[in-house]
This record gives sequence, C-alpha cells and structure tokens, in this order.
Amino acid sequence: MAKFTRPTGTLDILPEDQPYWEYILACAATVARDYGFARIDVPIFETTEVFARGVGAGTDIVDKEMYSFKDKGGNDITLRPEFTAGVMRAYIENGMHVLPKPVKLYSTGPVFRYERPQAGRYRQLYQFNAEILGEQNPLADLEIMLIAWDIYARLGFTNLAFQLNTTGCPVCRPGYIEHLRAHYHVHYSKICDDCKVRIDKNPLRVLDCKREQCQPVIASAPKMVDHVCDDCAAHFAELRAYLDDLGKPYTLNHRLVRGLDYYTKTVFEVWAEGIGAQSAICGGGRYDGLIELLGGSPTPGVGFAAGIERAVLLMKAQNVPVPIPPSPPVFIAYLGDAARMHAVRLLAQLHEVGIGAQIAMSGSLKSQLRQADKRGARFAVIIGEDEMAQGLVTLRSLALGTQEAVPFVLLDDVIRRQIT
RNA sequence: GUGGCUGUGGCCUAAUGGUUAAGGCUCCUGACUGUGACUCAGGCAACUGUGGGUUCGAGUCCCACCAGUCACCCCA
Repeated sequence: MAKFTRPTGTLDILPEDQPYWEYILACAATVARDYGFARIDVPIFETTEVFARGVGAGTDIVDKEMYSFKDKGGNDITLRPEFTAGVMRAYIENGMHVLPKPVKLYSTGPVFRYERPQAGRYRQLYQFNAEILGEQNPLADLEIMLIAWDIYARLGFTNLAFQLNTTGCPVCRPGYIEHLRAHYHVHYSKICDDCKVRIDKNPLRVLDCKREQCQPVIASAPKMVDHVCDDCAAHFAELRAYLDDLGKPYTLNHRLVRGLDYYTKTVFEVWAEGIGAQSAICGGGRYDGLIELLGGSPTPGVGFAAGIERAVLLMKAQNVPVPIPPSPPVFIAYLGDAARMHAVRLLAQLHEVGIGAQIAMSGSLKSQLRQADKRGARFAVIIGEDEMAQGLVTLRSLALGTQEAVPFVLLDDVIRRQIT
C-alpha cells in the first residue's frame, strides 16, 4: 500500500485515459467555437458569497457540498461547485455587458463538491460549461441544447435521451408550488418521510422522488406546464417548435427539476445508461434572475454543464472509439560512444524539421530495439561503427522488418517520405 | 451524513487455522559477441489496508478504524 493515497473522491487521470479526455474536451471546444462561443477561464475558487448567493441557500450544493475555508487573510473562500455563478461574477466585474449581445462563453475545468463518491460521482469533477448571456429569446435555449446535442453526436454516443421541462418563473412558480403543496397535503399519509420534509423545504424536489410509495402521488400531482404564465408558456412552446422542426428527439419530463435555485423556464438534462445509478451526463437551463441577484443589471441567461468523467465512463460502456495520439515515429539506437554523440545530432536534426523522435538512453542494441518496439516507434534508426565510417545510418522499419542504409544528410527526407 | 460489499507485489489471482505467502501479467536482463515482436531461461518486487483480540499457531476467525466500491440523499 502506498504511503499516500488520493483524497477521497478524486481521480488520477492516467496516460491510458488521456485520449478520452483530450478527445472529449477538444470536441466540445470545437462545437462551442463553431457556434460562436469564446472561452473564459475564471478562478477555481471564489469568495464564498458568490456561490452562496448564486447557487442559492437551501440547495444541497450550498448546504452541505461546498469546499469552504478561510484563507490566511481571513477571507471566506470556496472551491467552485459549478461554473455559472463564477462566470456571472466575471461578466459583471469585467463589464462584459458592453459586449455585443448575446455574449456566448464556454469554460472547462474542475469543480468540487463534498459528497460520498460512487459510480460517476466524484468530489473533484471536470465539467464543460457554456452560457449565453443577454438574450431572452428561446433561440438561446435552443442553441445551448444544440451544442450538447452536437457534442454527444460528434463523439459517437448512441441511446441518449434528452429530457425537457419548464420550471416557470417568479410570476407563475409560486402559484404552482401552492397547488403542489395542496396536492401533497391531501396525500400526506401516503408519501415518504423525505418528501414530507421536501414539500416544505424544497417543494419541486418531491417530483423526482424515487420511492415506490410516492410514485402514485407524483403521477397525479399537478404539472408545472399546466400552471405557467402566458410568457413562460409561449417561451416553452417556441423552443419546442424549433426542436420539433429540427427533428431533435426529446422527452417532456414533468418531473425534471433541478437542484439549483436559479433556474427559470427551460430546464433540460441528457440521460444515458451505463454509469451506474447516475444517468445525467449533462444538465442545464435558463437563469434569468441570476445576474441581477449577483449585483448586475437585469440580464437573462441560459447555459449547461456536461460532466467529463461521466462522458468517459459512458464512452467506455458504449465502446465508443477514441483516436489515440500517435507515438513519435522514430527511435534512435546506437552502439558505442562515438555513435552516441552522432545519435544525439540525429535526434536534433529530426526535431528541427518536426519529425518526432526519441533516443535510447541505455542498454544493449537488443535492448534498445526492444524499447523502440514497446514505445510504438515505426522506425528504428541504428548507428554504429560501420555506419559512422560510411556516413550512413541503418533505417529499420519495425513493422516490416526491412532496413536500408541512408546517408546522414538524407535521413529526414527519407523518413518524411515514408511517414506521409 | 446513512447502509451493503470488498481489502494478498504496480495489476489480476491462489493458498482444508499449520513450515521461508504461490502463480500469471507488466517491467528488467540474457539466449556465440550489431537487430525488436514470438519462444525459452533468469531477475526485481508483498512483513497479506492499519491496530487490537481469539488460538500452541491467523492471509484465513472476531472487533475497531481506515480505504475502496456500490447504493441512498442529491447531482455532472
């Protein structure tokens, strides 16, 4: 047992897994840029208040999942549990409201939540995040959803389910919650203990209770869509019209509620099977009141976050292939001190013209060639006394087992010709 | 925070309560002196998660703790 181990809920992303990460992050960034998004990087930690206000007191994230501490200056600091609040803070602080609207931003990096880890759940996790600020039109909601769609499609996922709902707005949601509470009050004796707490503390959450006993009560519960105001209804209808016209399959899910306080109108998630009990690989929605809440001028926004670990898990579960970055094609082996000096020059010569090459650092020629093979080189360049005397190197194809004598000065040309 | 399961070299796995914990993979070295993969031979590497207890004797049984894992809560 190693003396030191990873902190609970963290992950070492080993070289063998890096191709997944590079592929997913590159794909997500490409799609976002194709939609006109610019990258923004904000600090990994913020003043605690940014999240406490932004995410919302009463949410699980703020109540029990934040990594908070006092720094040496006595400031209350929290490792970001999500991107949106920090990005909104940056938008306000940097006067980004003067940028041409809508402002489209994406980010990627780690976020932190103090939870008990399980399949697809970690304390440090990576997210890809995108936001559209300053646009009330449902086209912004649509574009956010399309990005998620395109990323997963481009990666090669299948059997994904898009879940869609509307959570109303400050105008209509309070009324709906009253209907919901009334309904639950009638069936109070039939619901689980957790729901008895939820209906007061976080009423929408009763809708996604998984307990068997609560299912009939949920099924007969009033639906948000039936109680939204005209504005929210029109917004939702327009978004759905776009999705329907594009033929994007989605499931209307009246039970889809999200754990963050700031959502208004549209909420959506992307579900997949294959990562244990966790099915959401992506989630997002509209948050029209957030920027104002954080001290900015009233600005609508919509965004989403995708979990990278879950995407990696899913790619493995679905056997989605990923491109493997190629090894440097050349491995340089040598015999003797004089040849080693020359081998170093060959190494430099190849790198000057952009040909990837490694040089043996020790071992017999046999051992050096074994290294060449293990490292996935396509060619071994061998230089010894014989070659030195003639101004040649032996260029051996590891795949074919053939080799030829090549003059020093022509080595890069010959290799280039063979690898292209 | 709660509950179930698990814990033997870097990885996988073996060992009726009984000698110096066995094997496979990986890694390294070598097989007539300058040639990889396949084969063969050898080598490195574990006080069996930690601490107690039961026993003449514990990797094996019991307890605690720790860690991992899965699930709940909730979310990516």
